[in-house]
Amino acid sequence: MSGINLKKLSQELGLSISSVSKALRDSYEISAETKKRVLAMAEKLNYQPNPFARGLRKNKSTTIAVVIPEIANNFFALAIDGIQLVAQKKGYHVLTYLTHEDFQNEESTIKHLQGGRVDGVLISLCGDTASVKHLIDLHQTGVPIVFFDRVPETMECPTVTTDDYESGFKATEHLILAGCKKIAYLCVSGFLSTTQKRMMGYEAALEKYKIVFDPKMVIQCSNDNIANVALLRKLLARKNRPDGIFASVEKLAISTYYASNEIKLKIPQQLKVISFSNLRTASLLSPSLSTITQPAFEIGKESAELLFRMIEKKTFGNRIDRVVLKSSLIERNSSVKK
Amino acid sequence: MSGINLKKLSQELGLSISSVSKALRDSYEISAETKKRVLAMAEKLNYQPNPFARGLRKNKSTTIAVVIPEIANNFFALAIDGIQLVAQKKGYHVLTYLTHEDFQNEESTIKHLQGGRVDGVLISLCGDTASVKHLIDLHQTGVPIVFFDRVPETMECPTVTTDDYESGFKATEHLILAGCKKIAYLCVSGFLSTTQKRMMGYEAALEKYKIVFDPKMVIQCSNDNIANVALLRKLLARKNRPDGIFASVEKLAISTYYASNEIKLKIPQQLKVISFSNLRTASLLSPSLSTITQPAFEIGKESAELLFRMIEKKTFGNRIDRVVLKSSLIERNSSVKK
DNA sequence: CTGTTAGCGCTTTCAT
DNA sequence: ATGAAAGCGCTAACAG
Repeated sequence: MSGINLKKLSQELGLSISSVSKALRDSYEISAETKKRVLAMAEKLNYQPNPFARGLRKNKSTTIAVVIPEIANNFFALAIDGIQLVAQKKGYHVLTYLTHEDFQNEESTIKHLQGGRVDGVLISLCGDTASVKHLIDLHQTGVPIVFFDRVPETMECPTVTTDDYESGFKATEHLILAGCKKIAYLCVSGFLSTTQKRMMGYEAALEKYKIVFDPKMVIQCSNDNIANVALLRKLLARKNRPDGIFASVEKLAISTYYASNEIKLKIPQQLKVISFSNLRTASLLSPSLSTITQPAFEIGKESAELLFRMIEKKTFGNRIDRVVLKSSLIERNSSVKK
Repeated sequence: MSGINLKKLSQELGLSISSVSKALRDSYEISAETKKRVLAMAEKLNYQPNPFARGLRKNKSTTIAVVIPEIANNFFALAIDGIQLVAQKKGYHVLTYLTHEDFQNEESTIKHLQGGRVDGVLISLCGDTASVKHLIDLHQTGVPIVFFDRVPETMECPTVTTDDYESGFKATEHLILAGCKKIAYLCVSGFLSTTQKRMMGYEAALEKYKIVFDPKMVIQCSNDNIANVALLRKLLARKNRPDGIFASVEKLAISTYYASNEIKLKIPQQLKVISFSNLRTASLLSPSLSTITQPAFEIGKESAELLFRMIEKKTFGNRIDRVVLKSSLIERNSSVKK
């Protein structure tokens, strides 16, 4: 591409290709004098090594892949930010793939990674990932994998998550202490590890405060926002409607906001809401929304650091690291607090 | 890496390497029978071609780079979404790089792209990019470049932008019609094409309504949010304070919101605000904020399509395409509207 | 229709 | 301290 390669460089310098290569890699076999000349010429001609040739030869890509369900979502955007920071420091390149919560996409993406395109993979599973066979296959070809946030239950791989159980508990308790008696739990996918753990925390909090768990208060939503709003409108319009909402993802809180608006239900007077959210602009959200905020940037950073440790030590996830970070509850409105 | 390559495949099948290669690429030279056998075996052994070998041989990476200032920002996240959509459809991989509004970063990133790692580059310049020499160098090595949103003035390359002048005009007019007499324009970097064009629209609107342009009402902010809030607090506390704010980027509207809050200035009663914003959750923003929303997803899509057209036709941006999309003004509060 | 061969640009022994 | 040569896995010209 660039047209300027080792061959041209060496011709220009009157040296052999291998000497130039060694000089550029600061080999002890090359005299200081020659090194200086080579470096100067490389700089002058703006030489950049061909990454494909190097990758082929060294069987190394200096590239990692990040596979996430979506990007127009502050959590994942911040996580990528953390990942990029670490990758850049290590001199690695980052390939980004979006699955759009579609298992087929996830599967084919992972398959394409099999040829040695990347030295490691960071992934957060999509909502309907039922099997992890594709990931096991990839892993067996020797590619280290770190899961973050949405992790599989059935694979012995390093993971970086937050305290989903605890924060589910705290969120629910927060609503109970604010006076709620009937708290609905909104989730998108029953498969997700996060969904499940948050729900366990929800159930535990109900139990602690002697509130009977009602399966009808667990609302399984979809990725279709319009359908979700309709579903929630029905939920909130019924006689025995909830007085508290715990949204396990941000967009469900937003759909709740829309649905309440449509049927003139006042937040927080008639309905209290708490939600997972990583909007930097959370303070501009309807002030009645309290939020659970995950350390998204740190999750990205930790995951990437873990992955690079595996890449460098060539341990392909045999060692099971499980990093768990803490979320924080941010109260937006004192009237919600007891 | 994967361990399974053409050599192994061909041994398994009792064929030559090149026949297997041709069969996999559906060459007319290979019998249907053989093709079927090869395909079956490739499937069975989970063969994936080595991208580095192929890239080296064909001098093609099937990869593009996206270089953006930041990602935890809905505009760029949505743009990436659009880019990924197109890239995925074309079977391309996407390398993402963040400059964090730092010119040094941008420069070294572009330099690293010189070795043939990518077949094309999509870039939105960082705030302090004064020179585009690094981009001209890259371009001259034959890598097509498309600029989106933040584009250089001095380079003959395809660009995809929005109607910054018009939307700057409309935003300002919106405030004027809402009764504002002293409108401040908030921007981050004077170098940016977007900043400049929006400001030209701002000035034109003032002129149309016979409001004298006051240079002191152009507030140059930084990337430091805390410093910005302090700066705005001072602006809003002074006697001759503005009664309208036009924020050329979302985060400055947020800083305005904080600053007003601190000095108990009521929005929109005492201060009307309009801002560029691409938050999906904009309706949850303080309802007094009207916004100008760019078609971020479409910008990404258009840019990528333009780039792929160049890659496929091997025109390296000699042809000058300038796509301009339309932003939309979304009024959040009728009290702001006249 | 199938096989042989050269070579993409680089690193890495092994000679000199 | 420098150079010659092999080879990473693949494709494409050329032979058969």
